[in-house]
Order: sequence, then structure tokens, then C-alpha cells
Amino acid sequence: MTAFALIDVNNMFVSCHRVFDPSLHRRPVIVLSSNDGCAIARSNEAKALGIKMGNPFFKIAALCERHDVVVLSSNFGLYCDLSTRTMAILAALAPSAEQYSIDECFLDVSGLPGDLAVWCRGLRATIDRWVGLPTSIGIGRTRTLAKLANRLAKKSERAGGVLDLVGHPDWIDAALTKTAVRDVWGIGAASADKLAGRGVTDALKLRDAEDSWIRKQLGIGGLKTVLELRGIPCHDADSQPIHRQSCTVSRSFGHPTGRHDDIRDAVVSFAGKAAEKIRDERLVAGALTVYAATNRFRTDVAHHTLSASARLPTPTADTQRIIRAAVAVLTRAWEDGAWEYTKAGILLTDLVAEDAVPCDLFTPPPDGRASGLMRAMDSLNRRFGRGTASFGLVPEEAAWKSRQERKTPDYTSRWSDMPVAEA
DNA sequence: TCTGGGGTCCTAGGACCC
DNA sequence: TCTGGGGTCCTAGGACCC
Repeated sequence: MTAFALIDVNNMFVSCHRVFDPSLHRRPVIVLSSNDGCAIARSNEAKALGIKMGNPFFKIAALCERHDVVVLSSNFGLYCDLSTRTMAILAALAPSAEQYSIDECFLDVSGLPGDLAVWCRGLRATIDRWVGLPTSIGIGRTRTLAKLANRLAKKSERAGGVLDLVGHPDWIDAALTKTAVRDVWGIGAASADKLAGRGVTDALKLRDAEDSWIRKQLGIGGLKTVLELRGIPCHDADSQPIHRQSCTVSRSFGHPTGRHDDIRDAVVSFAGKAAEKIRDERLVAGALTVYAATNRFRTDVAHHTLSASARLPTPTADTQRIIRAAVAVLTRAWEDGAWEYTKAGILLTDLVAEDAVPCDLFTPPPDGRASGLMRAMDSLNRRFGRGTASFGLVPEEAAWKSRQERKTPDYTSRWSDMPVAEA
């Protein structure tokens, strides 16, 4: 019989800030998305004030002011560092750790002897001591049940951070009844609405619904979710491809712009970042898409997305080649003075491992890390920090610069920002 | 005035072929 | 009036995840 544990960090981004700034403990804290757009992480105190995931900041600014909420810009360098430390511990201490997101990891605990809940409590304590992050763990026969247990572990005072549905199968029905359909992993807002209209409101009712009906309402993915709720594993870890299929870099702008040169500057910068990312993973891209979009929230003007794709003459991760292709594509699709754009991005697709590119007589060989210039840039950026060497404008001077007015120090990645302890 | 970014998979529909 | 059936491939868009 299978058993999975899902461990995740409670309020990850807020908790990362608290590691380095203890004054944030017991206070309402939120972290804003890029461009200081909306709340993407909230401490429990902030959740208690009614601040929801994804709330636009300008709509809750007054509430935050009134309740003295600490509002921070996001600092992904910090989160990635603490995530890496946490995942390294899990890889060392847990059998078969499979990272799922920046703050979540599935553990296959099928063969583990003894009381799983006791073992998980030890794991939590280790991460708390070594990294300083609070975690929760759910245990179930399938990943979907582990997710569900994890969610309840967070809510229950008595659970002590761990809920084990494998050791206590008699708790499953109660756990499913307590979980709204919308909160089941794999059921989104659209499916939840559809199900609610037919009387299926909680996870227990969903589990006991009829297969063919589910298949018709929710498709093949929905049926897999229901089987998982019944304890039949359907999420196959082995079916995951070895490397990613695409790579995006996009940003919202601090101010809208309709100028070709501004969009071009942004695309040049994004193309550089995207190329660096895939070089890092030893991939090359076979094609790319460039896009720019107007503000999708405005109701008083028409929306528009400019989007254009091209194949690269030969699969590459060379920044200069990718920039050249991206600018050519943008310029070809550009219409002067037509729209005010608030966001742009680049998408690299047809990714292949650099040493697995099919070659034929008439295609020049791919050039992944081959270029000396790229190697030099990458090592400069690794040694002196991201963005030390790049093509195009420095972001601070660009017209599309994102807002980031509440930035915290780079505690773990900049010597001058390192916290000093006095004893 | 101000609304994130980065992924995956599935499905429907059109083009094309025999 | 009547005007096949069944593949494949590609793309756009939806839904979902964190």
C-alpha cells in the first residue's frame, strides 16, 4: 500500500521574512507580487483581517493602514535560498523527496516503519531548528489525500502540524466532509461551480459520485482526482518529463507605454533572462513567442494582445541569437500607435537538452553553452549577483521598470545586506 | 491612478490528407 | 435536395496549480 506525505512551509514568503526580522512575529504581514500589485502571501494575523490571496493592494491599502499591517515587496532571491535549504534537508532525511513547488514537497513514505506521525513531527522540528521555517505535514494513501490532510493539519490546533490519514483511516470520511469541493487539489473555481449546481459541495460527496458522470462533467483530470480521493494513486511521478517544456519571462510595467522602443527594451531584457535560465538547465530552445498585452482589468477600453512566434534557425540558448530573433519577431508584428501596453513577455518553446538535439546534414549544430561570451557572462552573474552583466538597459533606467517600493534586504545573497549579530 | 509570474495539461476546432 | 469517414497535426483557449 502506498503512503505519501506532503510537507509545505506555512505562509512561506512571510515566514522567510520573519527568519531575518523577528520583529515581524505576531504582527499582520503581507507580501506583494511583482510591481507591488497584489497580496500573494499573508501571515495568519493578516488572514484574520480578511485579506485574501490575490487581493489588489490598492483595494486593501486603507485596511492595512488602519490595522498597522506590515507590507513588503517580494524578494524571490530570499525565498529561493530558504527553499533550497529546506529541500536539501528533506532530500537527506526523507526517502524519495519530490519537490512540487517552491514550498512543497511530496515524500513517498510507503515503506517507512513505525508511527508516521511521530516521524513527521521530528522532520518538522529539524526544519524549524536548522532553517527557522514553520511547516505542516499531511499523510494519505495518495497525493491528493496527503494534500487534503495537509490543509486540515494547518487549520487544526490539536493536530500539532501533522495529520495522518494512513494511520487513522477512520478519520478519512470526517476529513472529506470538512473539505469543500473547491479546496480539493485539482478542482478549481469553474469545476466547483459546476459541481455545486448539482449538489456536490464537499469532498465526500465528490468521492462517492459516479465515475461516468464525473468523466462527463470534469473530464479525465477530474476522474483522476476522484479516484485519488478513493485512495487509488493516479498521479504518476514517473510520467513527469525530465526537463521543462517551456520557459517564460514576463513583467507588468510600472506605467503603460505604446512606444515600440520601450517594448523592445523590455523584450531584450526578458530574452536575456530567459536564455540564462535555460542555459542554466543545459537546454536549448527551438522556437520563441513574443507578446505584449494591454491592461486586462480596464472595462472602459478594448483589450489587445500582440503575439508573434518564430522558429529559431538552429536550437540555441545564446542570448544574442535569441534577442535578435525576438526583436525581429516583435518588429514584424508591431503596429505603430495602436495600443497602450502594460505587460510584455517572451516564451521559449520546443526546449531540448543541449546534448540531445537531433542533427541532420543541413542544419548547423546547436550552440548551447558553446559561446565563450555566454560562459563569461554566466560566471560573472553567478559570482557577483544576477544582472551584473546583461544585454540592453539596466532595469532601473527602463521605461517599463516595475514598482518595488517596499523591498527588503537580500539577507542571503548580498554581502552588504548580511545581518550582523552583536553579542 | 493602482490588479503577479511561471508553469502544466486537456479540449475543441480547423486544416489537411487519403 | 443530395455532398464520407477517419485519421493527424497544429493552435488557441480554458482550467488548474503554486
